[in-house]
Amino acid sequence: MEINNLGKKLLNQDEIDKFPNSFYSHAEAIFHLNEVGMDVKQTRVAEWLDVSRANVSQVTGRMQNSGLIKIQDELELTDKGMFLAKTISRRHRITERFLSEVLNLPWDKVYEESQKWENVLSTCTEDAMLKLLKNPTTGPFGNPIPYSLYSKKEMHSLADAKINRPYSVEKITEDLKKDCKIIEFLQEHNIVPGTEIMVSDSSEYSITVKIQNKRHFGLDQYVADRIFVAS
Amino acid sequence: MEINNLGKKLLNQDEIDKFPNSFYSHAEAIFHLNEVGMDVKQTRVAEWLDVSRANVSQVTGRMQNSGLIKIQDELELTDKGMFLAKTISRRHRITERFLSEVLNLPWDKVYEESQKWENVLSTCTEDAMLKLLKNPTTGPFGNPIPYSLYSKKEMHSLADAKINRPYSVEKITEDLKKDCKIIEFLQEHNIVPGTEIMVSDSSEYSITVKIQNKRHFGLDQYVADRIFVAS
DNA sequence: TTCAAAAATAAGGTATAATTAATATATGTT
DNA sequence: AACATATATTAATTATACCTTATTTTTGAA
Repeated sequence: MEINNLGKKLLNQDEIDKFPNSFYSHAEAIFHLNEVGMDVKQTRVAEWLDVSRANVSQVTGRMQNSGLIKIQDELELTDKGMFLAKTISRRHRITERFLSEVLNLPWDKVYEESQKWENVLSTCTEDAMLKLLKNPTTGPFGNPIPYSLYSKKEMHSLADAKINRPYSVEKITEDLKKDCKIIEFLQEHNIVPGTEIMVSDSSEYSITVKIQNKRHFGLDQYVADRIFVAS
Repeated sequence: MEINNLGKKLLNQDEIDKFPNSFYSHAEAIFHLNEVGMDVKQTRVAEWLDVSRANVSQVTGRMQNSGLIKIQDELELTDKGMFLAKTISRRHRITERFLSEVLNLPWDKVYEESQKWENVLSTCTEDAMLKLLKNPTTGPFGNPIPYSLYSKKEMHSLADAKINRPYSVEKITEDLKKDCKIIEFLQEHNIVPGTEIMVSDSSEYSITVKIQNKRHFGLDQYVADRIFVAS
Protein backbone atom coordinates (compact mmCIF):
# COMPACT_ATOMS: atom_id res chain seq x y z
CA MET A 1 0.00 0.00 0.00
CA GLU A 2 2.54 2.45 -1.25
CA ILE A 3 1.60 6.08 -1.46
CA ASN A 4 2.99 8.26 -4.20
CA ASN A 5 5.91 9.95 -2.51
CA LEU A 6 8.01 10.79 -5.51
CA GLY A 7 8.07 14.29 -4.09
CA LYS A 8 11.12 13.75 -1.93
CA LYS A 9 13.53 12.49 -4.53
CA LEU A 10 16.59 10.93 -3.01
CA LEU A 11 18.45 10.96 -6.32
CA ASN A 12 17.99 13.37 -9.18
CA GLN A 13 17.84 12.46 -12.85
CA ASP A 14 21.49 13.30 -13.36
CA GLU A 15 22.72 11.13 -10.52
CA ILE A 16 20.62 8.25 -11.77
CA ASP A 17 21.88 8.66 -15.32
CA LYS A 18 25.48 8.53 -14.18
CA PHE A 19 25.26 5.12 -12.59
CA PRO A 20 26.40 2.32 -14.88
CA ASN A 21 23.71 -0.02 -16.13
CA SER A 22 25.01 -2.77 -13.90
CA PHE A 23 23.88 -0.75 -10.88
CA TYR A 24 20.39 -0.67 -12.35
CA SER A 25 20.19 -4.39 -12.88
CA HIS A 26 21.69 -5.27 -9.54
CA ALA A 27 19.43 -2.88 -7.67
CA GLU A 28 16.46 -4.28 -9.52
CA ALA A 29 17.53 -7.83 -8.76
CA ILE A 30 17.78 -7.10 -5.05
CA PHE A 31 14.41 -5.43 -5.17
CA HIS A 32 13.00 -8.46 -6.94
CA LEU A 33 14.39 -10.88 -4.36
CA ASN A 34 12.83 -8.78 -1.63
CA GLU A 35 9.54 -8.71 -3.49
CA VAL A 36 9.31 -12.49 -3.79
CA GLY A 37 10.60 -13.01 -0.26
CA MET A 38 13.84 -14.80 -1.07
CA ASP A 39 17.10 -14.44 0.82
CA VAL A 40 18.98 -11.47 -0.56
CA LYS A 41 22.37 -13.15 -0.89
CA GLN A 42 24.88 -12.22 -3.53
CA THR A 43 24.61 -15.76 -4.83
CA ARG A 44 20.88 -15.30 -5.46
CA VAL A 45 21.53 -12.08 -7.31
CA ALA A 46 24.13 -13.86 -9.42
CA GLU A 47 21.69 -16.62 -10.26
CA TRP A 48 18.90 -14.22 -11.05
CA LEU A 49 21.03 -12.06 -13.32
CA ASP A 50 22.91 -15.04 -14.71
CA VAL A 51 26.37 -13.66 -13.99
CA SER A 52 29.23 -14.94 -11.85
CA ARG A 53 29.22 -14.49 -8.10
CA ALA A 54 32.48 -12.61 -8.38
CA ASN A 55 30.85 -10.08 -10.63
CA VAL A 56 28.06 -9.50 -8.14
CA SER A 57 30.61 -9.06 -5.39
CA GLN A 58 32.40 -6.39 -7.40
CA VAL A 59 29.32 -4.52 -8.49
CA THR A 60 27.70 -4.58 -5.09
CA GLY A 61 31.00 -3.44 -3.61
CA ARG A 62 30.97 -0.41 -5.86
CA MET A 63 27.33 0.16 -5.10
CA GLN A 64 28.19 0.20 -1.42
CA ASN A 65 30.83 2.85 -2.09
CA SER A 66 28.17 4.88 -3.85
CA GLY A 67 25.94 4.57 -0.81
CA LEU A 68 23.31 2.42 -2.46
CA ILE A 69 23.77 -0.77 -0.50
CA LYS A 70 24.86 -2.04 2.87
CA ILE A 71 26.54 -5.40 2.70
CA GLN A 72 25.75 -7.24 5.88
CA ASP A 73 24.38 -10.67 6.43
CA GLU A 74 22.15 -9.94 3.51
CA LEU A 75 22.38 -7.25 0.89
CA GLU A 76 20.40 -4.31 2.09
CA LEU A 77 19.40 -1.37 -0.06
CA THR A 78 19.92 2.00 1.60
CA ASP A 79 17.22 4.62 1.18
CA LYS A 80 19.00 5.88 -1.90
CA GLY A 81 19.46 2.37 -3.19
CA MET A 82 15.82 1.58 -2.65
CA PHE A 83 14.90 4.74 -4.47
CA LEU A 84 17.05 3.70 -7.41
CA ALA A 85 15.62 0.19 -7.42
CA LYS A 86 12.07 1.44 -7.32
CA THR A 87 12.77 3.99 -9.99
CA ILE A 88 14.14 1.37 -12.34
CA SER A 89 11.46 -1.15 -11.54
CA ARG A 90 8.87 1.54 -12.06
CA ARG A 91 10.32 2.47 -15.40
CA HIS A 92 10.43 -1.13 -16.36
CA ARG A 93 6.80 -1.80 -15.59
CA ILE A 94 5.52 1.43 -17.04
CA THR A 95 7.45 0.68 -20.19
CA GLU A 96 6.05 -2.82 -20.35
CA ARG A 97 2.54 -1.52 -20.08
CA PHE A 98 3.22 1.14 -22.63
CA LEU A 99 4.70 -1.25 -25.13
CA SER A 100 1.92 -3.68 -24.61
CA GLU A 101 -1.01 -1.30 -24.56
CA VAL A 102 -0.05 1.68 -26.66
CA LEU A 103 2.17 -0.03 -29.18
CA ASN A 104 0.40 -3.39 -28.99
CA LEU A 105 3.57 -5.42 -29.07
CA PRO A 106 3.22 -9.12 -28.31
CA TRP A 107 4.39 -10.16 -24.83
CA ASP A 108 7.67 -11.68 -25.88
CA LYS A 109 8.66 -8.47 -27.65
CA VAL A 110 7.47 -6.44 -24.70
CA TYR A 111 9.88 -8.28 -22.47
CA GLU A 112 12.81 -7.95 -24.86
CA GLU A 113 12.26 -4.33 -25.61
CA SER A 114 11.55 -3.06 -22.09
CA GLN A 115 14.81 -4.65 -21.04
CA LYS A 116 16.59 -2.24 -23.34
CA TRP A 117 14.42 0.80 -22.68
CA GLU A 118 14.91 0.85 -18.95
CA ASN A 119 18.52 1.91 -19.39
CA VAL A 120 17.62 4.82 -21.56
CA LEU A 121 14.35 6.43 -20.48
CA SER A 122 14.39 9.71 -18.67
CA THR A 123 11.87 10.76 -16.09
CA CYS A 124 10.03 13.14 -18.36
CA THR A 125 9.31 10.32 -20.81
CA GLU A 126 8.24 8.06 -18.02
CA ASP A 127 5.86 10.73 -16.77
CA ALA A 128 4.45 11.24 -20.22
CA MET A 129 3.81 7.52 -20.62
CA LEU A 130 2.19 7.37 -17.23
CA LYS A 131 -0.14 10.19 -18.11
CA LEU A 132 -1.08 8.58 -21.41
CA LEU A 133 -1.78 5.31 -19.63
CA LYS A 134 -3.84 7.10 -16.99
CA ASN A 135 -1.75 6.10 -13.99
CA PRO A 136 -1.86 2.33 -14.01
CA THR A 137 -0.85 0.61 -10.78
CA THR A 138 0.66 -2.53 -12.26
CA GLY A 139 2.57 -3.65 -15.32
CA PRO A 140 0.78 -5.82 -17.90
CA PHE A 141 1.92 -8.94 -16.06
CA GLY A 142 0.35 -7.74 -12.84
CA ASN A 143 3.46 -6.61 -10.99
CA PRO A 144 2.91 -3.46 -8.94
CA ILE A 145 4.38 -0.19 -10.15
CA PRO A 146 6.39 1.38 -7.31
CA TYR A 147 5.11 4.79 -6.17
CA SER A 148 1.73 4.15 -7.80
CA LEU A 149 -1.50 3.80 -5.89
CA TYR A 150 -1.30 0.03 -5.99
CA SER A 151 -3.08 -1.70 -3.15
CA LYS A 152 -1.99 -5.15 -2.24
CA LYS A 153 -4.35 -8.01 -2.95
CA GLU A 154 -4.61 -11.39 -1.31
CA MET A 155 -3.41 -13.91 -3.87
CA HIS A 156 -1.81 -17.31 -4.19
CA SER A 157 -0.33 -19.58 -6.77
CA LEU A 158 -2.61 -21.22 -9.33
CA ALA A 159 -1.04 -24.50 -8.29
CA ASP A 160 -2.75 -24.09 -4.91
CA ALA A 161 -6.14 -23.28 -6.37
CA LYS A 162 -9.12 -25.45 -5.47
CA ILE A 163 -10.82 -27.51 -8.17
CA ASN A 164 -13.78 -26.03 -10.02
CA ARG A 165 -13.79 -22.67 -8.27
CA PRO A 166 -13.56 -19.41 -10.16
CA TYR A 167 -10.42 -17.33 -9.75
CA SER A 168 -9.10 -14.28 -11.50
CA VAL A 169 -5.56 -14.17 -12.82
CA GLU A 170 -3.61 -11.47 -10.96
CA LYS A 171 0.05 -11.83 -11.73
CA ILE A 172 2.57 -13.61 -13.95
CA THR A 173 5.82 -13.81 -12.01
CA GLU A 174 9.04 -12.41 -13.37
CA ASP A 175 10.77 -15.74 -13.95
CA LEU A 176 8.11 -16.88 -16.39
CA LYS A 177 8.91 -13.93 -18.60
CA LYS A 178 12.39 -15.22 -19.21
CA ASP A 179 11.03 -17.98 -21.41
CA CYS A 180 9.52 -16.38 -24.48
CA LYS A 181 7.81 -19.61 -25.53
CA ILE A 182 5.89 -19.61 -22.28
CA ILE A 183 4.76 -16.01 -22.28
CA GLU A 184 3.76 -16.35 -25.91
CA PHE A 185 1.70 -19.36 -24.91
CA LEU A 186 0.14 -17.51 -22.00
CA GLN A 187 -0.85 -14.54 -24.08
CA GLU A 188 -2.24 -16.72 -26.84
CA HIS A 189 -4.36 -18.58 -24.32
CA ASN A 190 -5.42 -15.34 -22.72
CA ILE A 191 -3.90 -16.10 -19.34
CA VAL A 192 -3.46 -12.43 -18.49
CA PRO A 193 -4.33 -10.37 -15.42
CA GLY A 194 -8.08 -9.99 -15.25
CA THR A 195 -8.99 -13.25 -16.94
CA GLU A 196 -11.27 -15.68 -15.14
CA ILE A 197 -9.73 -19.08 -14.69
CA MET A 198 -10.82 -22.40 -13.23
CA VAL A 199 -8.83 -25.52 -12.47
CA SER A 200 -10.75 -28.51 -13.73
CA ASP A 201 -8.23 -31.19 -12.95
CA SER A 202 -4.94 -31.51 -11.15
CA SER A 203 -2.29 -34.23 -11.27
CA GLU A 204 1.21 -34.39 -9.91
CA TYR A 205 2.99 -32.75 -12.83
CA SER A 206 0.37 -30.65 -14.52
CA ILE A 207 -3.02 -29.12 -14.04
CA THR A 208 -5.88 -28.62 -16.45
CA VAL A 209 -7.50 -25.22 -16.58
CA LYS A 210 -10.45 -23.62 -18.28
CA ILE A 211 -10.44 -20.00 -19.34
CA GLN A 212 -13.82 -18.27 -19.29
CA ASN A 213 -16.10 -20.21 -21.62
CA LYS A 214 -13.36 -21.61 -23.80
CA ARG A 215 -11.79 -25.02 -24.06
CA HIS A 216 -9.65 -26.76 -21.44
CA PHE A 217 -5.90 -27.10 -21.65
CA GLY A 218 -2.98 -28.24 -19.55
CA LEU A 219 -0.34 -26.27 -17.70
CA ASP A 220 2.94 -27.55 -16.31
CA GLN A 221 3.35 -27.44 -12.57
CA TYR A 222 6.29 -25.09 -13.12
CA VAL A 223 4.05 -22.62 -14.89
CA ALA A 224 1.12 -23.03 -12.51
CA ASP A 225 3.43 -22.25 -9.60
CA ARG A 226 4.25 -18.94 -11.21
CA ILE A 227 0.77 -17.67 -11.99
CA PHE A 228 -0.96 -15.92 -9.13
CA VAL A 229 -4.70 -15.77 -8.75
CA ALA A 230 -7.25 -14.29 -6.38
CA SER A 231 -10.66 -15.65 -5.54
CA MET B 1 10.46 10.60 -54.07
CA GLU B 2 11.37 7.45 -52.27
CA ILE B 3 9.10 4.47 -52.53
CA ASN B 4 8.69 2.11 -49.63
CA ASN B 5 11.08 -0.69 -50.50
CA LEU B 6 11.76 -2.02 -47.07
CA GLY B 7 10.90 -5.39 -48.56
CA LYS B 8 14.44 -6.15 -49.70
CA LYS B 9 16.27 -5.75 -46.46
CA LEU B 10 20.00 -5.58 -46.93
CA LEU B 11 20.67 -6.07 -43.24
CA ASN B 12 18.54 -7.92 -40.75
CA GLN B 13 17.71 -6.75 -37.25
CA ASP B 14 20.45 -8.87 -35.72
CA GLU B 15 23.16 -7.52 -37.98
CA ILE B 16 22.05 -3.99 -37.28
CA ASP B 17 21.98 -4.59 -33.52
CA LYS B 18 25.52 -5.91 -33.54
CA PHE B 19 27.06 -2.78 -34.98
CA PRO B 20 28.47 -0.45 -32.35
CA ASN B 21 26.64 2.81 -31.82
CA SER B 22 29.47 4.71 -33.46
CA PHE B 23 28.59 3.04 -36.75
CA TYR B 24 25.08 4.39 -36.37
CA SER B 25 26.16 7.95 -35.77
CA HIS B 26 28.79 7.95 -38.48
CA ALA B 27 26.43 6.45 -41.04
CA GLU B 28 23.82 8.99 -40.06
CA ALA B 29 26.34 11.81 -40.32
CA ILE B 30 27.35 10.78 -43.82
CA PHE B 31 23.72 10.52 -44.77
CA HIS B 32 23.14 13.96 -43.35
CA LEU B 33 26.02 15.48 -45.31
CA ASN B 34 24.63 13.94 -48.45
CA GLU B 35 21.19 15.26 -47.64
CA VAL B 36 22.35 18.84 -47.25
CA GLY B 37 24.68 18.58 -50.21
CA MET B 38 27.98 19.06 -48.42
CA ASP B 39 31.26 17.36 -49.26
CA VAL B 40 31.37 14.03 -47.55
CA LYS B 41 34.90 14.32 -46.17
CA GLN B 42 35.99 12.73 -42.93
CA THR B 43 36.72 16.19 -41.65
CA ARG B 44 33.10 17.21 -42.15
CA VAL B 45 31.91 14.14 -40.35
CA ALA B 46 34.27 14.93 -37.48
CA GLU B 47 32.93 18.47 -37.28
CA TRP B 48 29.34 17.35 -37.44
CA LEU B 49 29.74 14.74 -34.73
CA ASP B 50 32.13 16.87 -32.74
CA VAL B 51 34.84 14.24 -32.47
CA SER B 52 38.46 14.17 -33.61
CA ARG B 53 39.35 13.50 -37.23
CA ALA B 54 41.41 10.53 -36.07
CA ASN B 55 38.35 8.98 -34.52
CA VAL B 56 36.41 9.34 -37.75
CA SER B 57 39.26 7.77 -39.65
CA GLN B 58 39.22 4.78 -37.33
CA VAL B 59 35.49 4.30 -37.26
CA THR B 60 35.07 4.71 -41.00
CA GLY B 61 37.95 2.29 -41.48
CA ARG B 62 36.12 -0.32 -39.47
CA MET B 63 32.93 0.46 -41.29
CA GLN B 64 34.73 -0.17 -44.55
CA ASN B 65 35.83 -3.57 -43.26
CA SER B 66 32.22 -4.30 -42.45
CA GLY B 67 31.25 -3.39 -45.99
CA LEU B 68 29.28 -0.30 -45.10
CA ILE B 69 31.47 2.32 -46.69
CA LYS B 70 33.87 2.84 -49.54
CA ILE B 71 36.58 5.31 -48.69
CA GLN B 72 37.50 7.07 -51.89
CA ASP B 73 37.82 10.70 -52.69
CA GLU B 74 34.73 11.09 -50.57
CA LEU B 75 33.14 8.72 -48.12
CA GLU B 76 30.62 6.67 -49.98
CA LEU B 77 28.01 4.48 -48.36
CA THR B 78 27.64 1.07 -49.96
CA ASP B 79 24.15 -0.31 -50.47
CA LYS B 80 24.35 -1.92 -47.06
CA GLY B 81 25.73 1.25 -45.54
CA MET B 82 22.99 3.31 -47.09
CA PHE B 83 20.45 0.88 -45.77
CA LEU B 84 21.90 1.25 -42.28
CA ALA B 85 21.98 5.02 -42.52
CA LYS B 86 18.41 5.22 -43.74
CA THR B 87 17.28 2.78 -41.10
CA ILE B 88 18.82 4.84 -38.34
CA SER B 89 17.66 8.13 -39.75
CA ARG B 90 14.20 6.67 -40.16
CA ARG B 91 14.18 5.48 -36.59
CA HIS B 92 15.36 8.84 -35.47
CA ARG B 93 12.65 10.76 -37.22
CA ILE B 94 9.87 8.37 -36.38
CA THR B 95 10.96 8.52 -32.77
CA GLU B 96 11.02 12.29 -32.84
CA ARG B 97 7.51 12.40 -34.16
CA PHE B 98 6.37 9.84 -31.68
CA LEU B 99 7.88 11.65 -28.72
CA SER B 100 6.51 14.91 -29.90
CA GLU B 101 3.03 13.83 -30.91
CA VAL B 102 2.15 10.85 -28.79
CA LEU B 103 4.04 11.72 -25.64
CA ASN B 104 3.81 15.47 -26.15
CA LEU B 105 7.36 16.16 -25.06
CA PRO B 106 8.67 19.67 -25.71
CA TRP B 107 11.09 19.96 -28.63
CA ASP B 108 14.25 20.20 -26.60
CA LYS B 109 13.40 16.97 -24.79
CA VAL B 110 12.41 15.37 -28.07
CA TYR B 111 15.87 16.01 -29.42
CA GLU B 112 17.64 14.73 -26.31
CA GLU B 113 15.55 11.64 -25.94
CA SER B 114 15.44 10.53 -29.57
CA GLN B 115 19.23 10.68 -29.57
CA LYS B 116 19.20 7.90 -26.98
CA TRP B 117 16.31 5.92 -28.41
CA GLU B 118 17.78 5.48 -31.85
CA ASN B 119 20.43 3.16 -30.42
CA VAL B 120 17.93 0.92 -28.79
CA LEU B 121 14.75 0.60 -30.84
CA SER B 122 14.02 -2.55 -32.74
CA THR B 123 12.17 -2.70 -36.00
CA CYS B 124 8.99 -4.05 -34.51
CA THR B 125 8.72 -1.05 -32.20
CA GLU B 126 9.45 1.29 -35.05
CA ASP B 127 6.70 -0.35 -37.08
CA ALA B 128 4.27 -0.08 -34.21
CA MET B 129 5.02 3.62 -33.81
CA LEU B 130 4.63 4.17 -37.50
CA LYS B 131 1.25 2.51 -37.49
CA LEU B 132 0.10 4.54 -34.51
CA LEU B 133 1.25 7.72 -36.23
CA LYS B 134 -0.49 6.70 -39.45
CA ASN B 135 2.58 6.61 -41.64
CA PRO B 136 3.94 10.14 -41.46
CA THR B 137 6.40 11.12 -44.15
CA THR B 138 8.50 13.54 -42.13
CA GLY B 139 9.72 14.05 -38.61
CA PRO B 140 8.25 16.90 -36.56
CA PHE B 141 10.96 19.22 -37.83
CA GLY B 142 10.05 18.50 -41.42
CA ASN B 143 12.88 16.14 -42.34
CA PRO B 144 11.79 13.32 -44.62
CA ILE B 145 11.48 9.82 -43.19
CA PRO B 146 13.44 7.41 -45.41
CA TYR B 147 11.37 4.70 -47.07
CA SER B 148 8.19 6.68 -46.46
CA LEU B 149 6.00 8.08 -49.19
CA TYR B 150 7.59 11.49 -48.84
CA SER B 151 7.51 13.55 -51.97
CA LYS B 152 10.03 16.27 -52.37
CA LYS B 153 8.85 19.84 -52.21
CA GLU B 154 10.35 22.96 -53.67
CA MET B 155 11.64 24.99 -50.76
CA HIS B 156 14.24 27.54 -49.82
CA SER B 157 15.68 29.27 -46.82
CA LEU B 158 13.58 31.80 -44.95
CA ALA B 159 16.50 34.16 -45.34
CA ASP B 160 15.80 34.21 -49.07
CA ALA B 161 12.08 34.86 -48.70
CA LYS B 162 10.56 37.92 -50.29
CA ILE B 163 9.11 40.65 -48.10
CA ASN B 164 5.40 40.50 -47.24
CA ARG B 165 4.62 37.34 -49.09
CA PRO B 166 3.02 34.34 -47.38
CA TYR B 167 5.10 31.22 -46.98
CA SER B 168 4.61 28.00 -45.10
CA VAL B 169 7.30 26.63 -42.82
CA GLU B 170 8.51 23.30 -44.16
CA LYS B 171 11.64 22.30 -42.36
CA ILE B 172 13.92 23.12 -39.43
CA THR B 173 17.40 21.94 -40.32
CA GLU B 174 19.30 19.52 -38.15
CA ASP B 175 21.92 21.97 -36.94
CA LEU B 176 19.33 24.21 -35.33
CA LYS B 177 18.27 21.34 -33.13
CA LYS B 178 21.66 21.25 -31.48
CA ASP B 179 20.88 24.46 -29.62
CA CYS B 180 18.08 23.73 -27.20
CA LYS B 181 17.50 27.44 -26.54
CA ILE B 182 16.75 27.96 -30.20
CA ILE B 183 14.37 25.05 -30.67
CA GLU B 184 12.60 25.99 -27.50
CA PHE B 185 12.22 29.48 -28.91
CA LEU B 186 10.96 28.18 -32.24
CA GLN B 187 8.39 25.93 -30.66
CA GLU B 188 7.20 28.66 -28.32
CA HIS B 189 6.77 31.02 -31.25
CA ASN B 190 5.06 28.32 -33.23
CA ILE B 191 7.63 28.22 -36.00
CA VAL B 192 6.86 24.62 -36.87
CA PRO B 193 6.20 22.86 -40.16
CA GLY B 194 2.80 23.91 -41.44
CA THR B 195 2.77 27.37 -39.92
CA GLU B 196 2.19 30.35 -42.16
CA ILE B 197 4.99 32.87 -41.98
CA MET B 198 5.70 36.25 -43.51
CA VAL B 199 8.85 38.33 -43.52
CA SER B 200 7.96 41.90 -42.70
CA ASP B 201 11.43 43.34 -42.57
CA SER B 202 14.95 42.29 -43.35
CA SER B 203 18.28 43.77 -42.33
CA GLU B 204 21.81 42.50 -42.62
CA TYR B 205 21.93 40.53 -39.39
CA SER B 206 18.35 39.70 -38.64
CA ILE B 207 14.90 39.56 -40.15
CA THR B 208 11.51 40.33 -38.69
CA VAL B 209 8.75 37.83 -39.21
CA LYS B 210 5.07 37.56 -38.51
CA ILE B 211 3.37 34.29 -37.68
CA GLN B 212 -0.26 33.99 -38.80
CA ASN B 213 -2.15 36.78 -37.08
CA LYS B 214 0.18 37.17 -34.14
CA ARG B 215 2.78 39.74 -33.29
CA HIS B 216 6.06 40.39 -35.09
CA PHE B 217 9.42 39.28 -33.78
CA GLY B 218 13.03 39.09 -34.92
CA LEU B 219 15.11 36.15 -36.03
CA ASP B 220 18.89 35.99 -36.34
CA GLN B 221 20.27 35.51 -39.80
CA TYR B 222 21.81 32.27 -38.56
CA VAL B 223 18.39 30.97 -37.64
CA ALA B 224 16.63 32.29 -40.73
CA ASP B 225 19.19 30.50 -42.90
CA ARG B 226 18.19 27.24 -41.30
CA ILE B 227 14.44 27.44 -41.61
CA PHE B 228 13.06 26.29 -44.92
CA VAL B 229 9.83 27.54 -46.39
CA ALA B 230 7.69 26.97 -49.45
CA SER B 231 5.46 29.48 -51.17
C1' DT C 1 57.40 21.29 -56.89
C1' DT C 2 56.17 22.67 -52.85
C1' DC C 3 52.61 23.59 -49.49
C1' DA C 4 48.56 22.86 -46.93
C1' DA C 5 44.75 20.17 -46.09
C1' DA C 6 43.10 15.58 -45.46
C1' DA C 7 43.61 11.06 -43.96
C1' DA C 8 45.92 7.38 -41.70
C1' DT C 9 48.68 5.44 -38.14
C1' DA C 10 50.69 4.88 -33.68
C1' DA C 11 50.20 4.79 -28.93
C1' DG C 12 47.58 5.44 -25.15
C1' DG C 13 43.62 6.45 -21.75
C1' DT C 14 39.21 5.46 -19.64
C1' DA C 15 34.97 3.17 -18.72
C1' DT C 16 32.12 -0.78 -18.60
C1' DA C 17 31.28 -5.35 -18.00
C1' DA C 18 32.47 -9.71 -17.63
C1' DT C 19 35.48 -13.78 -16.70
C1' DT C 20 38.41 -17.56 -14.03
C1' DA C 21 40.88 -19.05 -10.22
C1' DA C 22 42.33 -18.84 -5.77
C1' DT C 23 41.30 -17.77 -1.23
C1' DA C 24 38.79 -16.68 2.83
C1' DT C 25 34.90 -16.86 5.95
C1' DA C 26 30.89 -18.59 7.82
C1' DT C 27 27.56 -22.07 9.12
C1' DG C 28 25.66 -26.14 10.22
C1' DT C 29 26.07 -31.32 10.90
C1' DT C 30 27.89 -35.54 12.36
C1' DA D 1 36.46 -30.83 16.46
C1' DA D 2 36.32 -31.69 11.76
C1' DC D 3 34.20 -31.63 7.53
C1' DA D 4 31.25 -30.14 3.93
C1' DT D 5 28.70 -26.63 2.04
C1' DA D 6 27.41 -22.14 1.06
C1' DT D 7 28.89 -17.62 0.62
C1' DA D 8 31.89 -13.73 -0.25
C1' DT D 9 36.22 -11.52 -1.65
C1' DT D 10 40.30 -10.55 -4.27
C1' DA D 11 43.45 -10.57 -8.02
C1' DA D 12 44.52 -11.06 -12.53
C1' DT D 13 42.63 -11.04 -17.08
C1' DT D 14 39.93 -10.32 -21.20
C1' DA D 15 37.13 -7.79 -24.29
C1' DT D 16 34.84 -4.00 -26.33
C1' DA D 17 33.67 0.55 -27.18
C1' DC D 18 35.01 4.95 -27.76
C1' DC D 19 37.81 8.58 -27.51
C1' DT D 20 42.32 11.32 -27.35
C1' DT D 21 47.08 13.55 -28.93
C1' DA D 22 50.91 13.45 -31.75
C1' DT D 23 53.02 12.11 -35.82
C1' DT D 24 53.45 10.65 -40.46
C1' DT D 25 51.83 9.94 -45.02
C1' DT D 26 49.17 11.07 -48.96
C1' DT D 27 47.36 13.96 -52.22
C1' DG D 28 45.53 17.76 -54.76
C1' DA D 29 46.03 22.37 -56.23
C1' DA D 30 48.78 26.92 -56.83
